[in-house]
Order: sequence, then structure tokens, then C-alpha cells
Amino acid sequence: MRRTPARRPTIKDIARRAGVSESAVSFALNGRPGVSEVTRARIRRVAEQLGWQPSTAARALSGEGAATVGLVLARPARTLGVESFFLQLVSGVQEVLAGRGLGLLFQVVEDLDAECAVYRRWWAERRVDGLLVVDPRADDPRPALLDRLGLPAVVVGAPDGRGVPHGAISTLWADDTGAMASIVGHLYGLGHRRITHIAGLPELAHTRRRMACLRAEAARRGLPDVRSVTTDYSDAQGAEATRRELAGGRPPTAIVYDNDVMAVAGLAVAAERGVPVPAALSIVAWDDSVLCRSTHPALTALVRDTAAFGRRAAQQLLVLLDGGPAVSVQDAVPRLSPRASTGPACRGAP
Amino acid sequence: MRRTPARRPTIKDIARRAGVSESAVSFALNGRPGVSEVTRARIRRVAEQLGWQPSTAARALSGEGAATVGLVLARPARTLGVESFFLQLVSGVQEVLAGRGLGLLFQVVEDLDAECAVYRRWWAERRVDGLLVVDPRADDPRPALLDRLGLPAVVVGAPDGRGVPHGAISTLWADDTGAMASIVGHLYGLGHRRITHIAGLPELAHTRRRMACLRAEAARRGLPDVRSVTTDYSDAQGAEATRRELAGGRPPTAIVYDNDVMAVAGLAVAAERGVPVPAALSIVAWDDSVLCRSTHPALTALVRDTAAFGRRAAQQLLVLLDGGPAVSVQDAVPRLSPRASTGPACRGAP
DNA sequence: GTCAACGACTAATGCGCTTTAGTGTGTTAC
DNA sequence: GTAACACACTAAAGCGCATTAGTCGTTGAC
Repeated sequence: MRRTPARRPTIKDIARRAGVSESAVSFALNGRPGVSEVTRARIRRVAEQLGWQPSTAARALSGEGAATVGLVLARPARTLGVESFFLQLVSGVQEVLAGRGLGLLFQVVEDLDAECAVYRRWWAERRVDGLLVVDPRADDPRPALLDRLGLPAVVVGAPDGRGVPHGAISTLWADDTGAMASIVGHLYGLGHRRITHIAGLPELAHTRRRMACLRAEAARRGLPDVRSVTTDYSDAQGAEATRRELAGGRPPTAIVYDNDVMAVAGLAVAAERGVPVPAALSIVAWDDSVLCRSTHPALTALVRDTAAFGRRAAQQLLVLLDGGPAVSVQDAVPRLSPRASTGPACRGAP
Repeated sequence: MRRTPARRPTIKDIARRAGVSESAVSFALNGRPGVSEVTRARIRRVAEQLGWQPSTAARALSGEGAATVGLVLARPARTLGVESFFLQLVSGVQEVLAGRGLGLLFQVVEDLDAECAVYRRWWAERRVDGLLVVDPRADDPRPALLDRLGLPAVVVGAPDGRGVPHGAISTLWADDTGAMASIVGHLYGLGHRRITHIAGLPELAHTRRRMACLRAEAARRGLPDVRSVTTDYSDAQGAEATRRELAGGRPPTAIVYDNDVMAVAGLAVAAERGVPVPAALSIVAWDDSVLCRSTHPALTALVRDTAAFGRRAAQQLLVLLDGGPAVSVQDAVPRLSPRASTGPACRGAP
């Protein structure tokens, strides 16, 4: 037996109690001209008193937009729930959205096709006013799709900054190149010449940028034994790749991991094989988190303020929603935080 | 210069192209009687062809509900993005919701008051049809609030299973008691007599349950040196508590951590102090994750299928949304997965 | 003293959909 | 042959809000 729920007040209730028409209420509450200041105040008071909030459905229906922003995460369930990146990003995003009363519609799907399908559905259902697109890829179909649908979006993470962004698609990207350069510089300074980069998914745009930069740096400094291998970001593949590297004839003296999870897994592999860190192997994690600080030794990591990144992305989206221009902005260069997992390259190494 | 976006098809477009009235279309597409099977098929075909999807706003406005479920996470930003628990839970929840075309409105806030405020706003805005409530507490104000608002909800994680759930508030809880008993049993069997439980936030209901069970088990087995200490789940407090415990006169021979992050931090503290694990100290983590498998030694952990937990929670919510009865269900007992971090108690210990 | 202009407000319409109340046609019953 | 009825469908109202087009009374200009 369910009790009858409390009734939600509508604009009509306010109108009745304030002794005015519904339109007057609408004008008053939306700051439109057409009502005297005294009635406006009275109406505001009544609305407050009744705990009135505009029905998003009704608003949306009368052309005001859904007051909602969408975010889809396309990741196989297996690699989920590991990285610290997303919740932090989302938390930053929220901060900004909440200030404008915007909701965040969130969905996790298996792959890119499913993600595009979600976009189409949301568009047809008029569920969202704009989108945050994460994990951009080389040859990404999403920006074009969203542009065609007329949905404003901010591509966050790493698309090619080149080219004028089309339509209402903004772009916010991290300076992976500068970051990679600083990592290589750090390791080079410690005497490392054989460096392996255990990267993430090869189809992601930022993976490619990091790999390209590593190659360029290696060429510039004349290091033949520098390479990248790609993984799916999971601890399993991170560990596996580490094992392969350490088992080789001329193992690297330093490994750079594309996320914190793999770095921790790599550290465990080193421990298991009796390879001392950092004496025989230096480890760098791309993206800092509790993990990196909780291991022994603590991991040298690339620190960036992910929540701030999320805030900035949300702000760009607000600009678009307000009809502002699409832009392409580069985020601050992440900072390398040296900890105990990096040290001078082993002298004995050939 | 923005191009005019593609127009969304409406029911009217379908009606025109199919040569019937709008109501006929509505009947046809919603499986209502009132149209012949041949027209129904024709209308379906046209709708498909046009890529039509019902506008959620319009649906909501005509009394069908918002087709959206809400989930609020009240956590200080500091402790965010660490645990694997949430994304996995959400991923399970999504799977079920997506099958019904329901969206998930997600919000991160600072504290419980803010969470309640969000509920009130969502209710007044008619944004959600139901809610998933996480992190239940002792003396939790949320179920009563939601009941008053007439919003169906599933409290997920651990409220008191006692008492008839009121209104449309279901409850899904993990068997913390059985789990704690199995952990203590495991450790006791290995010869451990001095056990410390480094727990999470004291105000959470499941923290209390775990602590109570630990006390009961200790009393039952006559173990005087067993106790719980509470933390905020952060690696910092986990490490700090560990340090305090190990520095005491009669340090524990086993520590049980209430989450994976603290367990990893505790392991690092042991390493830093030269305490061998598991030779001198056994470690158990409550909740398994990549972390536990990535350390060296790997951590013995309490494994539960969080995604499945999420799926079940979502299913309970669907039952409520369909007008079904509120229930209180206990989830499967988590399984303890022994790994390298637990071993026989040190003989030399007094 | 009349007319225009303005300010404060109300009436009416539409957004896209569901739903209730019809309308018209064909079938059956007696 | 007509009343009763089922069936396929249409017309219209309503959900809560924004918005456009009025209405009415007051003021100012000449």
C-alpha cells in the first residue's frame, strides 16, 4: 500500500496563490519584463514557499533544452573501475554543471558503435543539450556525427588540435607531447638510454601522440633502444608486457607506463623477478593517483589535475550551449613528480 | 556559423507519411489496441525509416515518467576516484537500465545534506522516476525523505535488513557479517590471535556491522587482542593507522582493511618498515580489485561481483517502477580469495 | 480633450506525446 | 430491416511551461 506521494507544485499553483495569471508567474520567475517589481517579489516569495522548481520536461518541451549534458564511456567492462581518471574528471565536470542546474546523463557501453548509437538515441529523444566526448581516437567518427546531429560537444583528452573545429565541437587537449618530452628528459638526465614505453590502446589519439613524441625524442638524442608497445590498459597486459621486456636480452633500464594501474602491475612484476627498483629499473607512471603513492617504492608519476581538466571541459561546453564559438584549447602541461621509483641508470648495464 | 541541425522526426511526421492520425501512431507504437495489425505494421515501418524515438520530455510531461534513474555519490572530492567499487557498480546498473531504455542521471556532491537537496530538486523538476541510494548510514535520513517524496528507491550496500521496508523503498545488502566471520575464520585457522580491523567511515552502516561482527567473533573465540579502528578510506589514513598499529607494543599479526586502497597502502608501510608479509604480518583486503592482484605479494581479498550487485540493484528498482512491492534482499556472501599476503602466524609472537 | 504610447497584466497557442471521448463503418442477432 | 455492437480510426484535451498576441487603465503630448 503506497501512500499518495506529495504533489509537486506547478506554475498554476503559484499563480492561484499569488492571484495572478500563469504567464505573469513565468515572466516573474524568469526575469522577463512585464511584471512590476512588487508583484515579481511576491511571486518569487510564493514560489519559494511552495518549493517550486520548473519541470525540466515541460521546459524541454517548450524549446528550452533538456538541461542535461551527456557523457558516454565506451570501455569493455573488464578494464573498468580501475583508473582514477574518470571519477575525478566527472567530479570536476559536475562542479561546473551543478552551478548551472545542469544534470549529467551517464552511460557505460561496450564499444564505439554502441556509443554512437547512444548519441543518436539521445538526440532523437531530445535528452541532452550537449555532450562530453572522451577517449578520442585517430579517425574518430564521433565529432562528425555530433556535428551532423547539431549537438554541441567538447572532445576532451586529445584530438588533433590542428584544423578549425567544425560546427559546435570544441576541443580540449592535454599536452602529451610536452609531457613525454619531460619524462624522457628526466630519464635521460639520470643516464637512461634504453627506455620502453608501455602504452595504452593503440587506437586512441593520445596514445599515438605519445608514441610519436617518444620516437622523435629518441631520434633527437640518438637513442636506438627506445620503443613503445601497446596494451589495453589492463594490469594483466601491463604485467605481461613488463615480463616480456625484462626477459629480453637487453632489458630497458627504465619503463614508462601509460597509466597508474599498469605501472603498479609492472612494479609487482619487477619485485617478483627480483629486479630492484630503482637500482636496476626505473619506473614512471603516466597519471598520478593514490596507487602511485601507496606502493613501495612510491612511483614517479606525471601529475595533472584531472578534476580541473573536467571543470575546464565543462566550461567549454557551457560556452557552446550559450551559443559561443567552438574553440580548441590546450590544457596545462602536466608536471612530473619524481619519487622513489626513478634513479640513476645502472652502471653495469651494457 | 552553425549549420542548421538535422530535424528530429515527431509523431506528426509519421502520421502524415503513413496517412493516419497522430493518435493512431501513438497506439500503434505503444502496442495499444485500436489499430489493425496491417496499419500497425505500416506505422512501425515508417517510424523506423524516419529514425523516430519518442521525446522523453513529451513522454514525461504526459505522465509517463522521465525514463531516468538517479544516482548521487556523496564523497568529498579527496576520496574520489580511488576505489574500483563505483564504476563497476554503475556498469552493472547500466546494463540493466539500458535494456529498458532508462537513462542514469549521475551526480557527485560533497555531503549528505547536498545529496538530500539534489533529491528534492530532482523530485520537483520531475527529472527521475527512481533512485539508487548508496553508502547507507546509521540513522540515514534518505529513505524517509524519498518515501515522503514518493520516489521509488533501492538502498544499496547495507542498511539494516530488519523491519519492513516502507513505501517504495527496497533494500539490497551484502552479507557483511558472514564475510567478516569467514575472514576471521581464515586468520584464526592460520594461528592468528591478534587481529586489527582498519575500517572505513564510522557513520556508514556497513562499517558498523563489520565492527560488530568482529567483536562478536573475537568474544566467541576468546581473543582479547582484536579491535577495529575507523578511517576515511583514504590511503593516507590507512597508512597512518597501519603505522600506529605496527609501532605498538604488541602489534597485530594480521590486519584486515576495509577497502583495497588502504590495504595496498598498509602493505607499503610494512615494506617501508621492513616487516615481511606474510611472514610477520598477514594482510586481508575487503573488496578485490586489480590493485590487490598487482602488488607483491598479491593480497588476499574478499571477492564479490560488484557489477552483478549493480545489476541486481537495478532490477529491484525496475520492479518498484513497475509498481511491484518493496523488498529487502540479501546479496550472495562474498568469497575470500586467499593469496600470498596471508600465511601462518609468526611463531615468535608473544 | 483626444490620441498615442506605455506599463502591467491576461488569454491563447504550441512543444510532442498519451489518453479519453467520440465518429463512422461493417457485422451480427432477432 | 433495424437495433445492438464490435472495430478501426479521428478529434480533442491535457501535461507544465514559454511565448506571442492581445487587453485595459494610466500617463504624456499637443
